[in-house]
Amino acid sequence: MALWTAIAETLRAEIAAGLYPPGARLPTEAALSDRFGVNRHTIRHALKSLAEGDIVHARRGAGVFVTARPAVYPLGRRVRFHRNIAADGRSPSRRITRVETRPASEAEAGALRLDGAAEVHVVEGTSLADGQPLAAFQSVFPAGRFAGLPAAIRARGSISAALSDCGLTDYTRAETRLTAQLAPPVLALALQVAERAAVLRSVAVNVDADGVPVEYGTTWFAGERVTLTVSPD
Amino acid sequence: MALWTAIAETLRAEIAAGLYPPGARLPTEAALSDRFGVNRHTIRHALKSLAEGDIVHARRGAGVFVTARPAVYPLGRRVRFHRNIAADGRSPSRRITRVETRPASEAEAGALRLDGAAEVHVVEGTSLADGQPLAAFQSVFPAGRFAGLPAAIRARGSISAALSDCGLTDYTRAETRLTAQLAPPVLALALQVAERAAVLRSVAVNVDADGVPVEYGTTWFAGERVTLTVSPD
DNA sequence: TTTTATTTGTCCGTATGTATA
DNA sequence: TTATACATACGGACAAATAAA
Repeated sequence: MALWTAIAETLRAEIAAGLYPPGARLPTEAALSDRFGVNRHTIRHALKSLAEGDIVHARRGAGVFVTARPAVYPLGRRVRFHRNIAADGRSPSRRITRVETRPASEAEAGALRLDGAAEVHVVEGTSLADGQPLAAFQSVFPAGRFAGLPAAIRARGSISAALSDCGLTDYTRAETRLTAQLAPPVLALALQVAERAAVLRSVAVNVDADGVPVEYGTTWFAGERVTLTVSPD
Repeated sequence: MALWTAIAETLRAEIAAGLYPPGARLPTEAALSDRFGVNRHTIRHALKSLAEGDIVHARRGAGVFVTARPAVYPLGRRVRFHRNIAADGRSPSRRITRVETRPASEAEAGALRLDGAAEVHVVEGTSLADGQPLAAFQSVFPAGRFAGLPAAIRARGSISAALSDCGLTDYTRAETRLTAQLAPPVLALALQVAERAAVLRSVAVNVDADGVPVEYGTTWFAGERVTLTVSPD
């Protein structure tokens, strides 16, 4: 058994035992190499293996921190983030980081069945549970249909409330594509996970009651922090 | 930009360009460190980042090899592996590695709605496309209902054919749970990916036409080699 | 606001172990 | 059996980000 594996298992057990609770900072690499009597690189190897399992994540200049526990996330016809997280006994919140209007890309126009010159509203943000980022999202809406959406989002601070203001009361999920990928730096920052951590990318098209596409959304779920469940209604 | 990042990007581009086709062996670490004029550890760092994205995988004493291309995998009410892969223009096959009968675990009994003492047939194997493992699976069936299943599987070499022999002609997916996780060593071996590669674990319950659970199956998809699509029927 | 010490990230070099061909 | 190639471990140095003074 490799040294770094044994060290990683020891740390993993100590984290599981609650010696280092979620959010806590581990001892520095220097302190750990003293404790285990090994070179700092061996400690780094062990920590990296834990980071790949989303057990911990490192922040340069700050330290290595214990990551939070997983959450369940039902992926049905309707997505209700707040209800899902609250049902899990956690405190949900949403942070909208950007709202802008620009011409649709080819993929967006295709998914929303718009002609090439059409504009779209783009909304970006993160979804949190107990203050911990669970997912980052980017949603694209046809600007022609929802002219007042950006103002409504700024006023209401909620996407579903803003859509309701724009006359859209209900919408359902038409298709979802799921891929596992490694988090690019920007995403790792937004989700507060390690770089090269695994994320679950979900690309979905939502349609209104008449089957007309109203939203083209991409959500990146933070790796092992989330379990998606799929079940027919 | 870090040296190892630049080297990883260069290699990624060369692999994408077809300079190193799927299955091909990359130059040795020593050769690559000569070519890029860096230390071997820097090459190792770059290769490891590619291995984490399932672009390549290393085999000690043998070399570093390019992994196969991604596949699309629809996740509907019915799962038809052969049809899915064939629709992608690839050659599907299935390898059954183990068939055994044993008492049901608590989770299995719960999912299949059996009492504690009931026995189950367990079938394990891998699904391949063009000879490359795409997924590993473990399926659990109630032994009481499908008494002749193990013999039928051995005789027919196909699970769906064996189930048909046992009187089950159609079954649909009731619920699926999806998680991203890191591949344990045994799984990494079965899927022929690197250890600590990302895999998509799918746990599903299949029911017959009357809604009675008939199969409790877990499938591990090989990381980024697969895209799952979810759409309501 | 600026400086300074701390902490992680990257890179080089060397040596030895172990699986593979 | 031998040479090759990856895996592990140690040592040192500096860069970059962070946080506290």
